[in-house]
Amino acid sequence: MRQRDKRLAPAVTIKDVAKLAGTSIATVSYVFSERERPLRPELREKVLQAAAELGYVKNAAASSLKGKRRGILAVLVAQFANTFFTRMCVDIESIAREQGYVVTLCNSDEDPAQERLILERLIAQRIDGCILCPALAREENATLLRQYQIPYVILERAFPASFSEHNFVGHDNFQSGYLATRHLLEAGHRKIAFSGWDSPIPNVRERVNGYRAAMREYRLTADTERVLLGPLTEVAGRDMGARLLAEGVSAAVLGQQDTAKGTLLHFQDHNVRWPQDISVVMIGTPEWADFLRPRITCIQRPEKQMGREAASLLFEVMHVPSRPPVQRIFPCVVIERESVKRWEE
Amino acid sequence: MRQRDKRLAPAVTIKDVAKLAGTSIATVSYVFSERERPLRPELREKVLQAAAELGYVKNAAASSLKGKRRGILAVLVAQFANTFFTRMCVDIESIAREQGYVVTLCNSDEDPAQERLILERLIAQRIDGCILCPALAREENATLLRQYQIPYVILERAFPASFSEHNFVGHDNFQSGYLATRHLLEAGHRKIAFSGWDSPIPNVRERVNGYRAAMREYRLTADTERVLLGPLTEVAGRDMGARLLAEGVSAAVLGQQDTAKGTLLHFQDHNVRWPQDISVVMIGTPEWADFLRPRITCIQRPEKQMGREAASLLFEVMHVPSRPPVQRIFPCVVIERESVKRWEE
DNA sequence: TCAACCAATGTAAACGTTTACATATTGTTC
DNA sequence: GAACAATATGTAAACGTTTACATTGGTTGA
Repeated sequence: MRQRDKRLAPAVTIKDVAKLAGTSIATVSYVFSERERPLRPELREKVLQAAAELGYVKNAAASSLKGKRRGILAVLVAQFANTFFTRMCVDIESIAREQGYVVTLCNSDEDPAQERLILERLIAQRIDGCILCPALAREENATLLRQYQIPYVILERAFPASFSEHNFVGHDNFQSGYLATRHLLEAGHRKIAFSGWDSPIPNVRERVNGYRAAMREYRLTADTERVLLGPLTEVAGRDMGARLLAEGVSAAVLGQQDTAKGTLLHFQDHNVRWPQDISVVMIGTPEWADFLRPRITCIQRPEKQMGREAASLLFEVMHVPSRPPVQRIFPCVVIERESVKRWEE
Repeated sequence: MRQRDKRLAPAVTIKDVAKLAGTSIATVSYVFSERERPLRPELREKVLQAAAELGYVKNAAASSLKGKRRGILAVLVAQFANTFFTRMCVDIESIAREQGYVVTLCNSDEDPAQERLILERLIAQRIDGCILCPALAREENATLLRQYQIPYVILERAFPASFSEHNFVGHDNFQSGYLATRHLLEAGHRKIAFSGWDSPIPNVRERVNGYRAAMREYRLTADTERVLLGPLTEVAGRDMGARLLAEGVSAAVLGQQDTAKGTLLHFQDHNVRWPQDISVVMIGTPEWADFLRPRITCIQRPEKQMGREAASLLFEVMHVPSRPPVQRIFPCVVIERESVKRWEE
């Protein structure tokens, strides 16, 4: 076991093992490959022992050259310091590991140019599959994967114009906006605002649509709608908090958790209390919400389930590449807490 | 550009490009490799054009077989849904990307067996280098990397028994405990407790040592020390909160951010106010701390800087593998806020 | 005019596997 | 003991690159 301690010793190959075990390289290869082949148990034993003695580890790169399987899956997310994404990734990685893959998790940081560069590198690595949360939901990069016939699943961010052409796993953004708004309406609120990220990705727009649909059901139309959107920063969130108060609404849907953070900090710093001064429902369940008192009513997205589903869909696609694309949309649930009070006009 | 849309077309190789450009494969290879070779500009142009037309992407696996560079670096952390780790990773990834590498980020989930499995897979992939935050700080797995001569850097979690044998980047745990405690002592506190994770990794123990050293400087000795350690869960943290109060101390060092979360939640839920009822200093700067009011005085660790340093140290080791190991320890700073009040006996 | 050289390109042998195919060894059956 | 199957193992040609080396022309200088 100590052999490989010699500095700069070249890596142990199948040939070294074959020589030590006194067999051919084919035998060694078969011992370490999936494909079964009749083999005298004692010979297999001898090979295994020689390999152990030399510290042989099969070279996955060489192996993928002739064989087809590369042993690498990629997950490319838009922001990986964001717990919403990492929660999905944890299970993706462990499922992939169980299936014998290494997963390379990459971060485009919401930059389509970085995303493209990363995808090109991943294609160069001949990855077996990819789960992609597209930065700013730009489709061209997903097309790259299709062009190079790499099985892929789009996660969380859809391309509305070509929705049914890609394998997709996500949650129901429309429903999350709808549920949040209806929850407030049912509590008697009528002056309800919606705040969120003014982004090129369709998620928040879908939530706004859900908000509008709920408002319409209560015969509240465009002139009573108040939709505040802004950039994805804490300051912008704080600013929305101020605008929310200026609007004089009795309730608000905080439609995106990162901007919601700024909004709630603004409330906290200006002694705006919920639900006394304003009722709020937030879409998302960030870790910091644990500290809010009273606790905030949230719309919870099934992150872990989405991650698992993305992984298993990817494996399906890898097995049957010709399979027509499917879209799997997960519902959200309302976690009711103490940030909404009944409103009697 | 459309050519590769044909389903199941085999991947484009250097040969296809050579044929279309009417040259030899060597010429194509040189066009796409680092090594310069005199080449008629028009020929280079023809090759580039043929490659673009076919959508050629160099197969990194094949390339690494003869050449030496694999193009993959690995980062293996112990918990990747933890922002402390992801903050370090963001910069590691972008630095590695600038240098032309793909980073595969893996998660051992504090399980040495998973860690070993992952490392074996990474070794099989013949990664060019690895940054490792050892799960539970078990050394055998790091030894694997050395055995296979993969340049590596240990990040954040040290092996005390063989500290100087590994390349290491981390922060000064002793100092963080010391600074936090001294800050409280300087504010007049004498009955000071320390709470944290009772872990097999030496980080928290070092912080306890820092706490003790500061206490000794003020002639407070073992009989006045109160060190509470527990498992890494929210419940355990809450429990420590209760024990802290039972101890009747005037101040506490919350020595580990995950257990601190439970402790602070306990305080919040039982109307224990800081700094009125108890002064606290926390080691760490989790995102949720932004919501605490009054704001908590923290010991900040330079996560981003540590990430960058780990990356650049890794590149140094990759360039000069024979280089004697170095250890780079970053100091922490006190971020003073409103959770400590002066204590007059 | 020709040796000597240089610039530009091609040839072919690696790299470490996989796997179709060939061969050797054994056991059955008549 | 010949014929035939299994069963067990080896041979060698891929896979898509890199790169040492060989080759081809064309300049140059004497």
